[in-house]
Amino acid sequence: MSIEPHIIDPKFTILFKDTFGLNEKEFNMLLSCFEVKYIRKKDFYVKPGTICRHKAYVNKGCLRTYVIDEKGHERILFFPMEDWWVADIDSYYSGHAATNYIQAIENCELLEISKEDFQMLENTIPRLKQWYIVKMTRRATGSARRMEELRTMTPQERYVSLIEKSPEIFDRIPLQDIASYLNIEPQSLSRLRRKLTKH
Amino acid sequence: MSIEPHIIDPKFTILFKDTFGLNEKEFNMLLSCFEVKYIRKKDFYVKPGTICRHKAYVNKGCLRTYVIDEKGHERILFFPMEDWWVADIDSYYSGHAATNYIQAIENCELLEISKEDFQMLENTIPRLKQWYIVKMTRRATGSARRMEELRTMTPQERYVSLIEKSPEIFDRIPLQDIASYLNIEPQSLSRLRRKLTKH
DNA sequence: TTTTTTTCTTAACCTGGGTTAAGTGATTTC
DNA sequence: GAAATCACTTAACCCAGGTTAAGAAAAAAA
Repeated sequence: MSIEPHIIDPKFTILFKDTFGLNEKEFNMLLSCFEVKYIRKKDFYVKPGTICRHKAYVNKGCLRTYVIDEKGHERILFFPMEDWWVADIDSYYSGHAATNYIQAIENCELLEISKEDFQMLENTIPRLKQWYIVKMTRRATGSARRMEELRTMTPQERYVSLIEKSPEIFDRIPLQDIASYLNIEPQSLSRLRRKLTKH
Repeated sequence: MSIEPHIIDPKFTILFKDTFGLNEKEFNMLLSCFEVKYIRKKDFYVKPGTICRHKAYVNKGCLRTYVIDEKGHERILFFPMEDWWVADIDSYYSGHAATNYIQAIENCELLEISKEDFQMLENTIPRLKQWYIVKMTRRATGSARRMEELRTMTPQERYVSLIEKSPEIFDRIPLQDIASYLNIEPQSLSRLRRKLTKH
């Protein structure tokens, strides 16, 4: 199975031409900063030990970001999808080795950019910077809320809350990964779902 | 039962005269900034709604700091004892109403000082400032570690860890308060203790 | 297709800790 | 010193989720 199309998915073009209002020349300059990377399902974009000198815009597909905890269990942190940025944030900013795995759940089209180029673009296109900051701020508050939920809510409550807030996740992410994200065993998630559907 | 002695406990004098090396004049200046407060067992030093414009050095006794959570349960945050500083930190720095209860578990001798006087002292005695910062830093990392333990460890593990790290707590603090601190029901703590003693 | 692998579900069993209720000492209080 | 309150323990019961094991269904590979 080949996953390389000849042109990148139009989402990226639409975002920058229509939404941000870049003209052809500006858009080409922008595009030239990115390298298109196709990541096949189950392959990794980032693995622990490497150093992230780039980040990537998810133009198509979805992934899972996870760490291995002290007891050797995978713990899924989030499911990056279209319009997210992916990188091991710690490594990207500190220059230390990455600790996260970032693995494709679907075949993905990523648009990768180096730190330097991104910084340059931010300065050239102020609106990009603003957009990026808002995005990251939302992500941070989302993560904090989720940590709080893991601390205070029961598995069942977390499942119900996820269905209510992010039903789209259930369309694309395998249940076993959702279970890990909710910090439940897959069997328990199955049982929960049955219990809750036959109300 | 009267709890007012005529002189404050020598701990305070020893700390500042011997440890910090203040002479008689300096010590008297220092002492004049503090007001001695005797808090009787079960009475409160701070209650929610008030605004903390002072903090207090615990010269003798021990207390419990707690909040009431969404479900109406007491949640004990820590047990201030000799050589701690107590205040609703949030209220002290923000000027907003306190949210914590700070209640005496034993009859306490507190040395209270206003924000202004404390600031003045910090500037006059650099070593005091240094000492205070180290103390607060340790407290903060301790709190973070505890939050982490509440998130990741089982009740039994938390109990064992507390015995190992702070056995002195068990000499002074009622078990029901320790249970609350560990986020366990008192009955469950009892059961745990029995299970663990008859190895 | 058929086969193999992956994902999801079901069932039986177990365990830790919450809940309820009662009992036993200790301390206070009067 | 009797009565009341407080601190702690014990016991019985319950239930959510983990664990183990097996099966069913779906997807991928051949």
